Amino acid sequence: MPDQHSLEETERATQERVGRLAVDFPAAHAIMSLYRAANAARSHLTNTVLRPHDLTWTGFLVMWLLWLWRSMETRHVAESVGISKATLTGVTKTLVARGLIDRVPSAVDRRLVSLQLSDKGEELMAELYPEFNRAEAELVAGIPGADITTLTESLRHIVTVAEEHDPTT
Amino acid sequence: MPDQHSLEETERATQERVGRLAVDFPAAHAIMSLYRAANAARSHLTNTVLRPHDLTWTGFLVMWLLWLWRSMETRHVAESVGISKATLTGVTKTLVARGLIDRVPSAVDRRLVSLQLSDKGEELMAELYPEFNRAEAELVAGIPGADITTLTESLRHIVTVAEEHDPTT
DNA sequence: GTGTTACTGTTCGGGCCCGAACGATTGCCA
DNA sequence: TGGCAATCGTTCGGGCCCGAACAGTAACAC
Repeated sequence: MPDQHSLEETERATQERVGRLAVDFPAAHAIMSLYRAANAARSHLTNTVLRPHDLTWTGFLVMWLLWLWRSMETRHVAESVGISKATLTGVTKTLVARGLIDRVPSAVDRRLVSLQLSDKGEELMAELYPEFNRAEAELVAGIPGADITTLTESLRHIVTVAEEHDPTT
Repeated sequence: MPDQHSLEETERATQERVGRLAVDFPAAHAIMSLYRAANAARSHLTNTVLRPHDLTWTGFLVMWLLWLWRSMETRHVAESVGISKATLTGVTKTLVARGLIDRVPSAVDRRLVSLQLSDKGEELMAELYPEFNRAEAELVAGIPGADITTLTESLRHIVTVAEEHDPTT
């Protein structure tokens, strides 16, 4: 129940506010829906799958990457997850403290640090991922297969545009 | 630049990890793309449009709601923005301190508090929204119109499923 | 009237999140 | 070989974010 107001009411109110200015409503609805959907999906997956194991969304994403690729340098982890290196430092600290991952300093370049799952972390992911994927599937069940493909392509396009226009890149 | 690895490599690594178990790859890609796209869009809009005005994403969403509907009770604001009441308390405090919004206690029910924009807040939104909408439009430019509609519908569907399955609702 | 129950917004503790500044390390090149 | 720019991960300060616990208020049964 995100809104008390219908789309039509929102559009009318918006148009009233901006006066004669043109408003791109499809774009506005798409971006707002995007943000709401991501939040709802994250909350749902966190509450139903992750919280029972006392795992954070971001913590899970980090572990998922390490599970797939066995070992990754921290800067690549941060970029893949979509968080800053500063944030990853904190998340890493939490996961290391729980004994789920290990930090492995590079022997050849002393600036670099790699991360990898501990045995305990491996076990947790092997148990958790199938459950997580089932919950993901539930979220998109009901959407026609072709639309899921279109959805994913559109989302990737947005990522591309947002990141190439970003001055920090 | 999100990934060092291609989709195909990721699927192969995932399949190797889960063994003979079935994995819903389209669902996994959709959910991950959803989260990345939302983050990228939020970061982009924050950095290009909001930051110059020293506004937070969440703070902007709150002000946008109040701009449209003139006045809203806090619980409805929190629900519409998709944050908890606890979070809204902090965001409200920040915006009030900057003189952008006002708190208006209800006369009939002393538990309720409404929010509304100050004159300063009205001016800021009138200036900011057209700029914000332009940036939104840029993000979805390049996606065919029909696909934008499909995108928005799919996203709303995900919101519905996620929130109805949520025990907190 | 008076429990009792439900609902409001707030506070608290802890984790995530970022940009900016920083010390350490490396590579390049003059 | 020595200086210098680039890159690494960390730290710092401040804001967002949530669930749980809470005090205040309202509604309702009895």
